[in-house]
Amino acid sequence: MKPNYLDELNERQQEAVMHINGPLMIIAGAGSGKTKVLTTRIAHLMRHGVDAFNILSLTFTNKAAREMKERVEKILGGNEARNLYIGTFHSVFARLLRAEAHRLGYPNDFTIYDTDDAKSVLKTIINEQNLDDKHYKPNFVYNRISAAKNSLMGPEEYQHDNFVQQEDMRANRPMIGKIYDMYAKRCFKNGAMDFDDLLYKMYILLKQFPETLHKYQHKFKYIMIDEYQDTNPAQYEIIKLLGSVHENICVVGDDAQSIYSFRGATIENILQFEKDYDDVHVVKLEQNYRSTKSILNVANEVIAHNKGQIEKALWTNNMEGEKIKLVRTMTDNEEGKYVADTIAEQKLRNHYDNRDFAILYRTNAQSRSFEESLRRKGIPYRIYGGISFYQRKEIKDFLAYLRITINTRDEESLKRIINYPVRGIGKTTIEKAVVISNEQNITFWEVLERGREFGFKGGTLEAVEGFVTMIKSFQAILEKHNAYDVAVQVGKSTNIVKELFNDKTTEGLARYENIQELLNSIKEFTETPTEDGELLDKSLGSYLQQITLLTDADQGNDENSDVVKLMTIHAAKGLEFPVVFSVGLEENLFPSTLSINTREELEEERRLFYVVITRAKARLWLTYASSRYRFGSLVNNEPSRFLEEMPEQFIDRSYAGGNAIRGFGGGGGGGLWNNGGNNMFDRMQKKAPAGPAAGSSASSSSARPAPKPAAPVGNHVPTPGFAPDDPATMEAGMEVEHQKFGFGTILSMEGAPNNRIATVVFPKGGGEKKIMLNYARLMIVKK
DNA sequence: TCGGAAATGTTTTTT
DNA sequence: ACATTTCCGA
Repeated sequence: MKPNYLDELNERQQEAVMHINGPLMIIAGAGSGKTKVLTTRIAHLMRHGVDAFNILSLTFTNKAAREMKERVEKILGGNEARNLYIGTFHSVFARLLRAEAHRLGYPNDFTIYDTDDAKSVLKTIINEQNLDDKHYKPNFVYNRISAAKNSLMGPEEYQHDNFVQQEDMRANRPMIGKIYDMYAKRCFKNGAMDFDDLLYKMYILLKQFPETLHKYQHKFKYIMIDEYQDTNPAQYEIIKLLGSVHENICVVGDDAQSIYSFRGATIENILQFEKDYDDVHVVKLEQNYRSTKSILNVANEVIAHNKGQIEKALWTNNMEGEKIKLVRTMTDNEEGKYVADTIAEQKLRNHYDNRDFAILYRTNAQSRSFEESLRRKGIPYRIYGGISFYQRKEIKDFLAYLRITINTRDEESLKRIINYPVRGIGKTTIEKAVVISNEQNITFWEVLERGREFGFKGGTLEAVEGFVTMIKSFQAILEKHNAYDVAVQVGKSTNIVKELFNDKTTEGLARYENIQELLNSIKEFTETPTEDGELLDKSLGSYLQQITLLTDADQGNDENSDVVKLMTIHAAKGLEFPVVFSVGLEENLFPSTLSINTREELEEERRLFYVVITRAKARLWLTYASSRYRFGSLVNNEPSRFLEEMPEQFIDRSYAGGNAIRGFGGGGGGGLWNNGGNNMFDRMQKKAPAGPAAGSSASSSSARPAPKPAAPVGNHVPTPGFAPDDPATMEAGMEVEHQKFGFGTILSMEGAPNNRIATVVFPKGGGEKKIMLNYARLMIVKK
């Protein structure tokens, strides 16, 4: 008898699920039920006697891991699922390293440096070496080092690799190898690993300690890897090591969705898999359950423009559905407004909830115009990605205290907080301590500890000793208290909480709230039973271990809240939405200017386009703007070349003013200023722009003389903190403020609920005016 | 040694 | 446009 969980699967899917032993490769097209197959397969393994403790399942995002865990639990019932090892590469390896780091000479409570920490260390080193940080940009150097680690190349090898050295010589940056070496040593001294180290050191560990390798080879008898097309060489080698005994490796991937080569991922891994093992069983999932025929046809046609793919034909039984809507607007702001308006309209017309919509873009910077327009229309939304909560300054400062409490070697954190809040340990003192630390080859912390010995005097000595005593007092309670208790103590002793509380500025208030939110999240951590099997550890060390690996998308697990979602296409991989707006489809933006120089780069951009199309279940809008602000000046862009690659019969251009493609950009361009006029005017008043910052577009026009504002407007200066209120809340009789017309009183209201019109009298702003509340910004002054 | 003004850089994409 | 860094005067 077949277990009933198989009933919901098609034949191919069943085939994949029921393959238990030996290497398995699943080529899973977009929307083909990949996650379902993976989760069912885990359940199936367990039904066939595989112990949960022996299963390792790796994903790329925390979200994917969480979802997988939940779905397995649902199928299995009970709580066996909590013994599974399911997580991202980084989080699983961090956990393993936490148990084994001492073998590599790291403290087991090593600190994890995020990208900002790492760049900051690099910058310090570059300056110490008297190198020009304009030439040796920390960002550039970081990427270089990251690429090296992802291909398992250590500092020694880097400096002796001919090819790499030639590359650096050609780029006129011969010192990168040296910087890499110093960086690695500094991180080691600090007891810290960066993101790439979590992979690289894991590999080193397995390679250098055969008994450790052996241990994990026998622990993880069954290994599954999601998004295999996005693995890099380091991940690939680790998997190969771990899986080499039992060879029960199941990889799932789709070469058409490989979008992380910038992070060292290589499609080769998926092609290589069949060669690495004998008797690889290959299953192709080609039926798409997600999208309409229209959407899928467009996607298939687009991806066909790439050459060299694993052969597969994605098809669907779903209905044909609506055509894909192609929309052009004049500016990025209009694009934002169009999308917000359309969401409002679709909610009414097709009874969608907010949660059914996603706005997906190429770069995080594009979110602004959508935020604004959604806010103006009173549509709740949430932005995923961008500046993470944990990257905010006040959060990093607070976390630095926690980190230094756990790991005093962490110089990066120490420098952050040694004089925050101000305690009279200035630059001079810090520099002196750095010098001593280098001379004596001891840690920065140790210099502080032995301050008297090293000749600190008077107020400085007092301050240093006070600081050391305080940190030690935190360490003293570590043993007996959980992460939250320690954090509260830190907040109190450092005075940070009180100080922020007393700061009554808007930013101060926000910072105070953020700290409170951080404390809440720590509390939540200590109170939620961890499902990570053996790790029921609520200590501060345990908390810090996971925190750095969380991204903004993992904050607030309000998966069910009814909001429109905004995120980059990268972040949307693996997700699906009833209605998708793929925005900013313009040359130089998507595809990005930086990715059109080689065929490989362009093809990756095209795969990205494929990914965004296939996120949509029912309806898909593609939008682009003729001109948008970039670096503060307006630039014109042509429609994305990808738009020309779509089959005409599934496209509806009627929204785009008829001839959407190639219909603008050349000629006079006078009309483009209608929207940007005032802004531009302001700029010119201050100072003429230095020059055409973005020389990309032929019709880039920053040199144009400032046009006069189209119509005279009131010279009202909005009150500080002006923020428009929701039109729905406005009533006759209220006093309101308009950004240009000043203060006024609402005389009457009219119009449909979603398109209300107010008649307002502005004593100083030209008398009585009719204001369409969806388009104007009014703030309620008095009800 | 500090705070505020001016100059300068930043934009792919993420764990 | 915005954030961060640098510069400058007190």
